[in-house]
Amino acid sequence: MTRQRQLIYDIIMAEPEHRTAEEIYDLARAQMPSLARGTVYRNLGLLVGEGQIGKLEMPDAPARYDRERRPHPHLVCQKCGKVEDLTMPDGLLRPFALSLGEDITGYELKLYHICPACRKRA
Amino acid sequence: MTRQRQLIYDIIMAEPEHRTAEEIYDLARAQMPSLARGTVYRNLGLLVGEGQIGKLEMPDAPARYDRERRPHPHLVCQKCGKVEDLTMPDGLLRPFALSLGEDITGYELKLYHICPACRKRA
DNA sequence: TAATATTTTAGGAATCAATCCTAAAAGGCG
DNA sequence: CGCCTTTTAGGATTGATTCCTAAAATATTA
Repeated sequence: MTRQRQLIYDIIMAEPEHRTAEEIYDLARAQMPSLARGTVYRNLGLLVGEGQIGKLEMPDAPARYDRERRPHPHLVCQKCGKVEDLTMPDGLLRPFALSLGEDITGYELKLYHICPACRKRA
Repeated sequence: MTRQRQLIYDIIMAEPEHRTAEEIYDLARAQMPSLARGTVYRNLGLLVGEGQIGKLEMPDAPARYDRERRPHPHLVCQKCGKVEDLTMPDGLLRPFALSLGEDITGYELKLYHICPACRKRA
């Protein structure tokens, strides 16, 4: 764990926000101005690969990173892109696993809404 | 509906494949060699906007387009990216709608697996 | 149907997230 | 401390997608 990797990791762990690489880069540079953008991307990739953090691909927007590594559904605001974690009810995907022969290796479930802040603003 | 838009639309409707913009561009150019890449992207965007086709954002890969416009889950091969449509069991997302106050505007559910072709190849 | 106004296209430049490259800097270790 | 390996900074590059502009197609009008 290098200093830069630790810093990136700490930023993700500090809050439940699901930040983009660019946001993490900005936050990290506030503390380590020499940090390179490529270093952020590479370390995020490594952390994801090790399963220490989660990666969330977003439609028409940069990916976001998640301190919660267990798979779970997300609630996404269609206006501002803000993401919240949801908990998966037990056995929800069971019908699929049954009909597909149990060979599901993973899932991704996003629910879209307009968050209260954006609804107020409209 | 211009000739180029009709061609793009026909290619998507012709088969259940979920093709990328680039694949559609290649197929279309076989019939209309002057067709520009930008025209494909713009018309795909328009068709999606009108709800005539669906768009499927893929992790770390170009988006794919879907002739089935009603929302439905997808089964995605993690190796080759091939996509199949699934049917959503009635009321599957009900628990979320209940706990979130029914204000869900859409969803996206992807199940990942390794398709038979890729499994054989391995 | 010819003239004019509007929309769409072709072609290529530009954008933007993300990856890759290379020499320099940091770490690890005996 | 010196040698070896790994990681970084910084910038170039890629790849999907969008944007720009003049020309072409289409629609509208008289």
